[in-house]
Amino acid sequence: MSITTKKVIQIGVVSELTGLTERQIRYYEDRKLIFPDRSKGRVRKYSFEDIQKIMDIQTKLTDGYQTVELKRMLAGT
Amino acid sequence: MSITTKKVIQIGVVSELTGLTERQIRYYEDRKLIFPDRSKGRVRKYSFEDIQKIMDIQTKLTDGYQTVELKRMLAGT
DNA sequence: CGTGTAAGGAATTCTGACACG
DNA sequence: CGTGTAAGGAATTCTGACACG
Repeated sequence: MSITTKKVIQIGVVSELTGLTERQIRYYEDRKLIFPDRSKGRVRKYSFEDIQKIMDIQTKLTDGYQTVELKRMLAGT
Repeated sequence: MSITTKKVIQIGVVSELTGLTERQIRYYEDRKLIFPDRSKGRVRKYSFEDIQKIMDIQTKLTDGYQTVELKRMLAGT
């Protein structure tokens, strides 16, 4: 596992780096678009790759896509 | 700034990744060996590079060096 | 010197829910 | 559907200090 995929960043930092609210970030997880780790069952940890994904998701949403469609795209179905 | 030097990791995660206690990590900062960022004046944020440094410091300490000497080495003096 | 710990406060994150459109 | 917010609890981090050797 490279440092790109190492899940070590907490949601506050992700929020800062992406410019999105924690609410949005958590929602994308709820929609099965991103899969952060959890430290000891609680706090979410994201990787730099996740951050990339999140920004991509946001762009696509702005373009009019729905989370369900994005999920299909990710699944390659 | 690459993701190697981006300070986004909190002390709890650094502790996990390095195997050191938060006390040790904070002490090395006190000794001016590492320089984490602070988010909004409070919480420390480290980079992957910092983690490398921390592990290196620990190795050197185990080898018998003192923090003052390590600081000199870092300064290249 | 380098590290442990108990102490109290402050900031962060979590979940489930109600709201809007 | 995607996002905002107020609510209360839980986990995390912070600082300054006393301790040991």
